[in-house]
Amino acid sequence: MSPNLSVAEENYIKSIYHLQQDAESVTTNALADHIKTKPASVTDMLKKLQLKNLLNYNPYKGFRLSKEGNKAALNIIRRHRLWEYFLVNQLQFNWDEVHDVAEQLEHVISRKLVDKLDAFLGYPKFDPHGDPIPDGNGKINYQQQMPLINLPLNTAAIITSVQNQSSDLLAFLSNRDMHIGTKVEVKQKLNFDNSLEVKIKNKQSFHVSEQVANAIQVNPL
Amino acid sequence: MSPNLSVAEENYIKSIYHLQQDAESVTTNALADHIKTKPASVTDMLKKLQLKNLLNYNPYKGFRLSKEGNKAALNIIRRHRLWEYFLVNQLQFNWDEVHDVAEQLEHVISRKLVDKLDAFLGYPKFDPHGDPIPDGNGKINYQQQMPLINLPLNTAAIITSVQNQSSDLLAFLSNRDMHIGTKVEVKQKLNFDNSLEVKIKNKQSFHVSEQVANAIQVNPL
DNA sequence: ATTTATTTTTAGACAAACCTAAAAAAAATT
DNA sequence: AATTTTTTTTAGGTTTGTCTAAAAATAAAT
Repeated sequence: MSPNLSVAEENYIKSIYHLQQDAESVTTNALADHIKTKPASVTDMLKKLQLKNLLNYNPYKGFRLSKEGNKAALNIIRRHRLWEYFLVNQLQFNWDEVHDVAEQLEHVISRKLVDKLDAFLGYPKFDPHGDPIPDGNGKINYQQQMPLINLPLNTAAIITSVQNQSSDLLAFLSNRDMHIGTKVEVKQKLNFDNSLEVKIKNKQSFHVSEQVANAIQVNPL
Repeated sequence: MSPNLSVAEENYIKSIYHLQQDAESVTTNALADHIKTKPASVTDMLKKLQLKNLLNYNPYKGFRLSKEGNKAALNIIRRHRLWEYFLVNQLQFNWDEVHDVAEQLEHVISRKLVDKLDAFLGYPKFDPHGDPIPDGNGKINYQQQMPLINLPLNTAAIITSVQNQSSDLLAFLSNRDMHIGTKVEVKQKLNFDNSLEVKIKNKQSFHVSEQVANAIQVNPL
């Protein structure tokens, strides 16, 4: 059923999965960019994945993961997020330090390992960045959430996730005491650069750029 | 200082380390056998490791790890054994199930990960098979031990390690209640096949083949 | 001390995953 | 609708780590 995948193949599948979340179909250049390789290399790999029935590929038109490819992606994401949870909650890593290590750990292939890790961690539902962890059958529960930048003014909301793995950004958020679960409110929207004036708890309000406000996902109370 | 090593290179280094424990120098064929590859492939890799100053290589004569190669090996072994300890003591794997997974985990490269794992586990000194875990500086403390087959008759001894990762053998030992720390005594040596009659605790004595008796290491009380 | 057998190395190929440069297809512009 | 630009694919090369077959070196046996 599930064929053995190389690390390279897994990385392609994972990237395609993420890219196709916000688009009908994925393009060669977008994937090349995302995976930091050249378009020609992407084309090579697309053919390979197509041949393995992991991809629906229309030359020159774009591509999406097949049903089977999707399942494979969710498996990789499951491993990645469980390891991130382990690193933060057991090994005391900061949430801005875990991404690169989890990128390696996710390629360790053992169903038993993943299931036992899951049990050991107490079947967590979300990783340290607030992203949902797929279960052993590839079922994933997306949260209802919106980017902070779309939150109406003076409306209390809870930070549910951060859609950016940059350790600089994550450290910046920690520094401002913005974590998953933190209550926020937007006090002001500055139109010339789309930045926000944000307030949490009883602290003084502070400034947040458009990029950051796009990465922070919230759920209004 | 320490160059980045591929998984293949790490596997060669680890195998050479183990082979040179019981020999002056290692031969191409022995390594090819151990690593399940062909002698020609070994020769190729030897040249590469020599070039990276990890190996002292005399064509046609044999080879040993250099000082730097040894350090690299101990690092790999440290990672392998810490993960084995984690799998058994945290994730509840049996000692006969951990080898293959640890073979994958040992190639995850992050100094911080290894050190935090070590701390999380409480700086264990021995892995589940009784082998010593090198510290962060590559220092390793070998135990005083001898193969069970050399233990004099009717002399109580403690099992200190098992020098064989075969899951069949390990499951066999578990089944006979022979674990690290178990007290054993040899009741009889059968000369026609070098097998032993062994007794533990107040259980009935049982039979152990030459191969098994060679793998079990003990320390007389 | 030759000859024979074994071990090791060299030579040349192959697959995976990448690359650059050129060609082909699709999209955008005039 | 024809031309230009952009995107994508093809063609051919490189590196890593493997292989087989043949050659060279060493070891063993007569």
